[in-house]
Amino acid sequence: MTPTSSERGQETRQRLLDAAAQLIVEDGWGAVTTRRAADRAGLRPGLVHYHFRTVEDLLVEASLAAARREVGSAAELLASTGDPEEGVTQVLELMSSYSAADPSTVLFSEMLLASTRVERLRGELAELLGEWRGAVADWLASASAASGSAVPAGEPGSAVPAGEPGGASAREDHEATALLLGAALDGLVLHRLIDPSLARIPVTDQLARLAGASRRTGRR
Amino acid sequence: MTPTSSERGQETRQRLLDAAAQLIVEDGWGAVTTRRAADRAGLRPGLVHYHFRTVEDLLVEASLAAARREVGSAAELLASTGDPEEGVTQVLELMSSYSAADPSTVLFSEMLLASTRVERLRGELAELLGEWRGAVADWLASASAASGSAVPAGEPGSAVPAGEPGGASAREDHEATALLLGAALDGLVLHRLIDPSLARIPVTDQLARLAGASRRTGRR
DNA sequence: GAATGCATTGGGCGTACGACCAAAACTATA
DNA sequence: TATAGTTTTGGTCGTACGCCCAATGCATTC
Repeated sequence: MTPTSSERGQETRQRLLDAAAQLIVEDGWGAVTTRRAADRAGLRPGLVHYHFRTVEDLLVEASLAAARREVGSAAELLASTGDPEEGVTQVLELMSSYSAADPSTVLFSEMLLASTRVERLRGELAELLGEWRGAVADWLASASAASGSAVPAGEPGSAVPAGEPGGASAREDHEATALLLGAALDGLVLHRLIDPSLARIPVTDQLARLAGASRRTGRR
Repeated sequence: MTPTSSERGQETRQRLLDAAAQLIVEDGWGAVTTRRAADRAGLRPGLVHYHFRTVEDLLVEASLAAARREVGSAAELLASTGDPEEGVTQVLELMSSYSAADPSTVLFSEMLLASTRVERLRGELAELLGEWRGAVADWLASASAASGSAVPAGEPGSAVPAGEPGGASAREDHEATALLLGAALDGLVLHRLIDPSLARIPVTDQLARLAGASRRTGRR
């Protein structure tokens, strides 16, 4: 089957995106150039500015696509673990196993920093992170509900009791927990990038303390 | 030693370091050049390579100096809070207040990523982070000892995975907690950099949970 | 007052960059 | 087959880069 003209164009475009993603991981966001991206993709430099307006556009598109892929599969996995007791350990194991050797992990870290200087990327990434937090918060809510908690857990999306006298609502707690959980995971990757020996320190217990504690939110 | 001449030289050198630190925060690690650093410092470009072997040397030295300053004062503050009950909230408040508007915070984030590609920086930063973790672990130990309710891993409650034979020591738990605490804080800064509205989500309770201070810590 | 040592200047080298473009090659349609 | 549209080529701008170095200040020491 002979690929049509526009099909080849799409594939060329995709190869540029893949090459850009690779180079971001290997050399850093700021070190990716049109010529290097084209070279990695096995294409001529002029092609970059045919398919993308600027180099920044190429980088933003490449990294966002990868991030969306990652968040999508993570949320999917989260939703698929119905049993909370099993799910907690399983998911936390997965989370704590994020490795510096994992390209998509490194790419995500690069994105995080680059987004502080690229407004469009910042906005889109903020939205993406919001989605992830929402999924995690839902997961926390369903987990705490299924475990027979004393704390009334809100249904995902449904209205939540406005507030308790001395503290936050369960939903608010779950949101904050999800935020800190995400931050901890991203930070953990970064620290392990710097000191690979840290991978030998197990943190599943501490992650569980952070996540599972929503079951005993009230005074003990 | 020649007083005047060498003194001016040292000041010039310092001005280059300061300029480099500023530019790293403003434009990113990879965007700092000899000419821009010299320009910011109000000096001639040639001076950069008089005082520093390469641009990378300048960046590494500038960022490491700032990081050492930061870690030093943080550890100092940690050690000065003897009372655990007061210390927990006080320190956690401080930690959760790290802001995207704080230059040294942004600089630290830039360092973290750059260190994945600059071996010397990576090594020194790993050592520095190790110091910080040690200080935090010590602080956790003294806090839990003073409060009477230690939080040894393997204790009841939380969802403990089947990994640990017999349970880890309290020290190991404190080390892991310190690691995750540091990672969470760095990650939190990054996430707030991307979505400033996250600063409105209080995470002090969750941080306290992570730190094992599940006692009646004051609500935020 | 000459010699010494460090700080600084200003210019120059080769290289790589982002961006751009006209023409060529190719495919799909008429 | 002719035509219209898209993809790819190969090259050229001007700019900025890291790094280098000979010459010049300038204060201290002999």
